[in-house]
Formats: sequence, C-alpha cells, structure tokens
Amino acid sequence: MSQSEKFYITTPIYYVNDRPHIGHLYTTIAADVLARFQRLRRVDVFFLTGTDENSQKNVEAAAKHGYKNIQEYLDVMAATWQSTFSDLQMSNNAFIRTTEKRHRVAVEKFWALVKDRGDIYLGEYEGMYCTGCEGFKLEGDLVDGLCPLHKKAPDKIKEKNYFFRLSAYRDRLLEHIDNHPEFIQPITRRNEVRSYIEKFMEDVSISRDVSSLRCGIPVPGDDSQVIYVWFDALINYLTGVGFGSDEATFVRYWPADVHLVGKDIIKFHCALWPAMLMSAGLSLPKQIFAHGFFTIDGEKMSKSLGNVIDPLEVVKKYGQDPLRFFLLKEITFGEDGDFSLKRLQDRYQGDLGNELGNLVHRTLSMTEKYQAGQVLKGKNTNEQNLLKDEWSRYEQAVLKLDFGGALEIIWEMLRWSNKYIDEKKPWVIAKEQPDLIPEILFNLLERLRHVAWLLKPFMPETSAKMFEQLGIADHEAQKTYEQAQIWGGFPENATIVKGEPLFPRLEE
RNA sequence: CGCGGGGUGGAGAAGUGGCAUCUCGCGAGGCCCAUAACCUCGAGAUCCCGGGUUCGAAUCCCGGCCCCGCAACCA
Repeated sequence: MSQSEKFYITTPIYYVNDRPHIGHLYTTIAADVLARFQRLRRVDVFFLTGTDENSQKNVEAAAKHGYKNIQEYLDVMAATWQSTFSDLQMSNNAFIRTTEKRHRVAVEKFWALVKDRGDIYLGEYEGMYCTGCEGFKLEGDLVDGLCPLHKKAPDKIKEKNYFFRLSAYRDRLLEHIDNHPEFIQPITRRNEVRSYIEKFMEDVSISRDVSSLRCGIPVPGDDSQVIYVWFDALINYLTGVGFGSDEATFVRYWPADVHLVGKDIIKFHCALWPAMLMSAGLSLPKQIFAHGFFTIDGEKMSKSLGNVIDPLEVVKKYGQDPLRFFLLKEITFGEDGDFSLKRLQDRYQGDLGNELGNLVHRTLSMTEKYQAGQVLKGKNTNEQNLLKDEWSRYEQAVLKLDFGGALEIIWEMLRWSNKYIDEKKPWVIAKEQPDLIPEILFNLLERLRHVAWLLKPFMPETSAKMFEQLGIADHEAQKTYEQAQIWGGFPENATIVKGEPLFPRLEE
C-alpha cells in the first residue's frame, strides 16, 4: 500500500464498428472500480482501455457508413468511444488505438522477437471460403456442405500465411496454469481453457494475404502479408505501457496485474497471448479474469432484436452511479446475468433511494433539528468502535472481484444504521435525555463517513456528494486510506450541509 | 458424443459437503426523524427428475429432462 506498489489493469480493446453499448460499459466500469479501489489504497495504478482498429469489421462498417477514407471513419469512431468513456468518467490513464504509430512500432518489435525465437514459419492455410460471407468456414459451420447463410458451397482456398508455433507451448502453458491457480479466473474458465489447450490447440495463422484484407499492419519484410488482427490486438497491452516507445514506463508497469475480458475471448487471452509472451521472452500477466454476459429481459442482446441498450440513455435518466451500482450488484461478476430496466428502477428506488439516500437524509435532518447542523462528540463517543471487520471483508471481496459481495457489506452497514435509528428513537431521546443525542448522531454520521469511503470506487459521484453533505469533503481529502478506517475520525464541530436527497424519486 | 453456462419460495439471485440465505413482492404489526421512506414478525422451497457415495448432499458421482450462450451484428 505504497507508491512503490503498482497495479496495471486493462480492458479488451473494442471494435469501432459501432457505438459503445451497455456490455462494453460493463467491462469498463468493472475495471474502473478496481482502478479506483487501488488508487484509494495509494497504489500506483495504470488503467488502460482503447480501440481495436485493424479489423476487417471496421473496414466494412466504414464502407457501410459511406466513408471512402477508412482512417477518417476510425478517427470519428475512436473519438466517439473516448468521449463516451470520459462522459461516464472512466478513470483510464490512457486510451490506446491500434492504428497509432507507436503500436505499429511495438508490434514490429514483438514480431521480431518471436521470429528470432524461431516461432514463426511460412505455411499454407487451407480453408473453405464463402464468398457470400467473405470469410472462412469450418466443417462444423456447414450444413450439408453448404454455408447455412448463403446456401452455397464454399470454395476451397489455399493461401500462404505465416504461422505461430503455438502448439510448441502446450506443455509450458498447462504447467503455468496448474502452478498458478489465480492465473485464470473464475475456475470454470480455467477448466475450459485447460481442456482447449490440451485437446484442440494447434498452430495458428497470424497473417493474411494483403489482397483479402484491406487493413492492418504489414508483416515486417513481407508486404504481401498483413498481420492477423488478434496477434496485433493483444500486443496493445504492451504498447499501452510503453513497449517499444517508453522503456521506463514499460518496466514499471508490465506485467499486467489483471486483464479483464469477456468470456468469449478467453482462448485468445489465456492460450495465445501467454504463449506469444513466452516466445517473446516477456513475463506473463498475473491474472486474466473473465466476466459473464447478460441478456436483456431474458433475451440475447442483439441489434436485430433491437434491444441493445445505450448506456448514455440510462445515465441520462438515473445517473452514472445507479448504473454502476446496478451492473455490479445485480449480476454476480464472473457469471452470466440479466439486465432489466424494471429491476434497475426497483433498485434505484429501493437500495439507493430508500436505504441509502433516505438514511443520509434522515440522519442529516436530525442533525439539523437537534443540533443546528453541528456535529458534536458525546462523552462516550470514541470509546465504542461500532465497526467490526467491514473494511477488511470489503477489501477481500474487491480483491477477489466479488463486487456484489463488497456492496453487500456496505448495505449491511446501512441496514444496521436504519435499525439503530429505529431502536434508539432519537425523537424520543431528544425530549427525555437530550444529552444522549450527540453520541447517537455521531455514531450515525461517523458510520456514513465510512460508507462514503467504501463507496468511492463504486459510486464516485455519490461518495463525493456524501462527503459534501456531511461537511467533511476537505477534511477527508487529506486522509490516507489507513487513516480513513479509524473509528471516530469524524471531525468535531463540522457543519453538515443537508442539500437535496441523493436519489430522489423519479416519475415513472 | 463440438465447446460452455444454467435449472434454489410468486419474481430475481446467493450459497457448492453440515440448522436453506438475500432482495423484491405478499400478509400482520410498529414507528413518525426521513424521499408514502424506516423497523419487527409471518406465510411461502419435495434446492429439475431418478439412482449412487457419505454419519450427513442444493452442494460430490452416474444417468435423464429442460432452458440459454458460442459457430451470424454483439462485452
């Protein structure tokens, strides 16, 4: 927990063939929470996200949107993604685009390392190519030997490609996975990857004929070939921290502490990528954590169904914190789940409005009413630490990426407070034993101070508002993570600023 | 036998060898500081089915049934 400790976290880089939807935000928000949590602990964080621009998909999207110049389209879309993330106050330190010069330099450097190792060879890629799909098909894709989409037989095509000797790393990969249980999480993904490596993994083609691909980084020394998108894309994690351009930064942050990915791309991240790194003689990321996918009201999210949710629309109505809260509380991180605006509404009103917002509001109201807004310490105030092990349980949950569990601990604290008010009945005490009021209110306010701290990574706006309303924003900003945890740290004679309820009821 | 996820009170989920948990909803009561918010109590579950292992299974094993992803935009 010092500045010498570092934490490097990444999200996948996203295709820019469309605008960001709620699923992209899910991954990015999770990474943002971890980044903010580590910063809270004063760890030196590097949080990277970005866009994958050397993809045929993007070329097609550019054409569809009427762009003649692909780069122009990529620039517009990359800007859209960046502004969406910044509108949602993602705290990434950098945003990588794979069409940047520095990335090309990094990829070339990486290619050379792998080539020097002897892991790149020229081979022949033989496949069934459907001209309708403009893509290769596998046996299993075909129905009666025909492309199910275009109802015609694919052409057999032979193409010269460069191959990466992936299979040579089978044993080393399995050994690494077995010796590092934390490497692939959750466990179910580890098993999945393990069996893939053991039974199916083969050498992979890592280039394409330039004539069939109108984008990408040329193979060094062979302009007739373009580097395959995944081989190029994975290297972004190196480029982002300076590989090939800023050695000091690279040495500082690599290897990554966590690659956050969706469950669809684990094979690339857990097999291909580590093997590439082994080949290049670089160290492996410490962990790859795969989250699940969610459906929308029980149905798969898809453009054709028209149920794709624009995060900006949700944020416009509820604010970004409720969205963050919902995604991380409602859906167990690492498993599949379901997103529903109805349940988002329920949680907004229940968990946020009633349990949290109303608690803050009623506590502040009583402080105003009984103590003219002043925070006082009662005689016994500091002698009873009313916290147990919330901070350490919370910390352990976040480190396991059990976001729901971490939030649950905070909500236990809120329920404790609501119950405490009910049992203590300050409105009675105020009349009968007014000298006991300061202690009761202090216990409530102090607990809210802790809650505001714990909410910081999850709901940064709400946390900031709470500190403001409690009248301790400046005071708390001076504290270290360790100081914040000490019971009784609420400054005496602070003046609360009641303000508006945190999560006002919304018209349906 | 392509790969994977899942089936837990009315709804949504957690739990993955030891008294079945949480949220919402429902019923009854309490409270009046508060955003008709808060607190308490209650009803409601053959933990998909059938075998097995075990002192003990929602949890492990075997066999079924059913749902859902991936192979087509899509984290």
